[in-house]
Amino acid sequence: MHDIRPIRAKSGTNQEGTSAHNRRVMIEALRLNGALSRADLARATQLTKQAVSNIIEDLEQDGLVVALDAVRKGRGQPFTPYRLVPEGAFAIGLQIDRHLTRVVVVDLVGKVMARAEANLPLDEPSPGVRTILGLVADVRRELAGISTQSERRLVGLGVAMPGPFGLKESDDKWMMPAWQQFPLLETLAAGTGLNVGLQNDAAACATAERIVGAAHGVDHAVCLYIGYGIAAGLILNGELYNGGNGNAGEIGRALLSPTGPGSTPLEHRASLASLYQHLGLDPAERGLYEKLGALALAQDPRVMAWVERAASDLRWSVHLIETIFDPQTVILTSSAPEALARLLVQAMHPLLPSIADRPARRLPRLQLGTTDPWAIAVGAAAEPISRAFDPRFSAILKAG
Amino acid sequence: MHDIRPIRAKSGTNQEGTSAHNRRVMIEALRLNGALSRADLARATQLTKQAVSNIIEDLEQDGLVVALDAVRKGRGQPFTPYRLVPEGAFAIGLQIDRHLTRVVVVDLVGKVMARAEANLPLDEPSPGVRTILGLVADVRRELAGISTQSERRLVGLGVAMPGPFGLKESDDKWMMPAWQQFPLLETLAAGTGLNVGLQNDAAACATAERIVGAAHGVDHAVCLYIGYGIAAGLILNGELYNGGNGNAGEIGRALLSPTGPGSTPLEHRASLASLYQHLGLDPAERGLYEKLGALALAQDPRVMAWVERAASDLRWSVHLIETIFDPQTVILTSSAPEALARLLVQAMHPLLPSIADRPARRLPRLQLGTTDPWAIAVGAAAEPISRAFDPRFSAILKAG
DNA sequence: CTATTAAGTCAATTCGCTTGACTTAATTAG
DNA sequence: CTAATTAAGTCAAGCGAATTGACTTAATAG
Repeated sequence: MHDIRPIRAKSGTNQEGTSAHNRRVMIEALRLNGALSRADLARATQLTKQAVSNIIEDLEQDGLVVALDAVRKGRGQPFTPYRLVPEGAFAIGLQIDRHLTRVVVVDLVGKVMARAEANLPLDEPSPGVRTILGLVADVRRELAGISTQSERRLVGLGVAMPGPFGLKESDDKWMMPAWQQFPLLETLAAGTGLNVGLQNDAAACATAERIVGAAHGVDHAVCLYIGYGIAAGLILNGELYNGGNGNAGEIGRALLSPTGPGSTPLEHRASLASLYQHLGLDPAERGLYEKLGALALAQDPRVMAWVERAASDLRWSVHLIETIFDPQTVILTSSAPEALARLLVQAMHPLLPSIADRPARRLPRLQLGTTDPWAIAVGAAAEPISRAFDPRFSAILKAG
Repeated sequence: MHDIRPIRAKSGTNQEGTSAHNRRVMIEALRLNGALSRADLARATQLTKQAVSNIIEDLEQDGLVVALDAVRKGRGQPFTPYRLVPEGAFAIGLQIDRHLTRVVVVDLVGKVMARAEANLPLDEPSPGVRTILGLVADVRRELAGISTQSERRLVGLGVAMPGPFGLKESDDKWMMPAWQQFPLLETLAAGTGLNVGLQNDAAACATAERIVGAAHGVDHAVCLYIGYGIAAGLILNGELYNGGNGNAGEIGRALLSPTGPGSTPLEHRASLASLYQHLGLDPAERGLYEKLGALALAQDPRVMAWVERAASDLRWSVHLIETIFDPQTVILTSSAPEALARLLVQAMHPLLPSIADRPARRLPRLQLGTTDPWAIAVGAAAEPISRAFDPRFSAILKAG
């Protein structure tokens, strides 16, 4: 033994893993179905009534579920439904974008309890992190005013920022190279005392859609996010997929045609960055969001021209995504004003034919997800909640 | 309760699940690392020595592992390595292609124990199935001559055929519409008495690469398969990904550019079908494989012209795959002769820039996988083996 | 030759799910 | 109105698989 190369093996499990999994399964079942009786839970999870009873008792003691009034329905003893207690857990979500940062606290069911935002200097992490830690402290204080146990129930801090991560150094400020180099997670962990996790903004969007949006309870969905860049958040087999290096879904960097290295990446043509350029706007400009919203509502011809061209590329992206992933649905989300996102979705129809064109579809091929600018921060916050409470393979295994 | 809509919930688990998982973890560890001592297994899986001892004893009784001679190495008591017993399990793999069918038996470690092939009439499942059942019976008989316990140790029958599945009816014979309609799995299950599973040919290729090829022990790999059509087999998080409807990876149907419904699917330009057309060959022709191999070795100019054009499209496919999946490596496999596949891989270099271009890569971005024409059948056979013996989330849960 | 190191076993324990009988409380049939 | 039926939920004993900690075995280092 004791070769130089480590032994490759998955971790084993034991009764703790079993129990942890079953707890998570209960929580997920209550999340997806609303209040359920113990008997219902037993049937749905294939556990015995007794096992369910014990677990529910545990969860109740931990303040994660609560009994509702008994319900009479048909023969037999009335049943007591249990539901999740929203304030049973909280998480903080942090969005770091080029010129601004947003922080939210969400509860166990994904509701926003507190929020704060501030401007950031472009690509200067040191002052940026000071600002961020200030906002985090603010929302924590605010939360403490709402729930006395808030600190004990904080499960983590999720960070979302534009990817991809870990590539060669860049000198494009808009790629935030200094942030990429900065030891962000360590600094935040030290500054907040919380567990910190990172995902890219599209993944955060997908996580948000999964916990409170169009992907709730859908196991195979792709969330196409159109922000300053373009990326896709991938929900595969009911879990977010990150790829080998955390950069899965960076579809904005896909070249649009096979014809050589000269062809354009998608995000040069269909992202909001391209729109700003097309309109000659400064992305850092105040009131940009409102201005874009107004232009979209007025169907401004220059905006419409961009929409047409972008929609053509995005239509093709959806085609690719469907062809490659075979998802149940594709969700378009954006940091643009809803009016603009609607125009895009409209202009994307009719969609290109693909294998998603099946006889027995249940969900629409393409739907508009949230355009709430806070969605990314919410998704960032949802990640630690999901990590702590959703059933997943890794939660069963021992250790990390 | 008893709403019409069923309750959505994952299944719970118990000690059986724990035990099943731990067994699988042991088997995988031995598969990936070769022979290991109990102590090594305990360290690698984070289980206690005692737990490992019990499980190994079990596996030994089941004939799945066997002790080797004790090894002295440094201080302490010599250790006894255990290794997998190849003949501990068998599975049958079936490839159904347009004009032919292949059947193989593989053992627990993926070695081929018996094989048989026959011609099939194009898209006529009824006589086809008779042929297939005959071949299956043949290889079973052959296997019985090798291993006395073979029948008891057969874990299933895996089927691979060209996808996609379940779309609208087609009248293109080459899409095998009659096979698509035919109740294949039920017929085969009834005719063989085995568990039957289905995957598309690219997925089978990926499964083969995973069990015995370039993807052995790699958790994120995409296997680009170039056959009569083109598709990708996706290994994500160490498991084959099938998508919402079993059609993930059908990249051959991807349109090559955003410019409208008129543009060509990848597989019209880069598949072997396109090569046959380019050369004016009949795909059903005898000796086609050898002829192609000879042409490739001779660097025939017409072949080279096709290679150039196909490589341009495939280069871009690799770029897309890397951008979208962020895999550790991309493996090119093909049913074409190895010489031709080599030409393709050569012509695909240099690859397009992508996020896979990272400072600290360990695996090549693109590598040539197997070009053994039997690989698909082997992959088909590997699927039941994997289902029965590899650690996976679903194996922990109760029921199906 | 002794101390040390490491593999592996033994026997008791623990923990969480299961089993099967039982209690409670409603509806429905007569 | 009563008895039968149905279903939720509890009780207590049982069981199975991993854990624990002491112990045995067998090698090397000094």
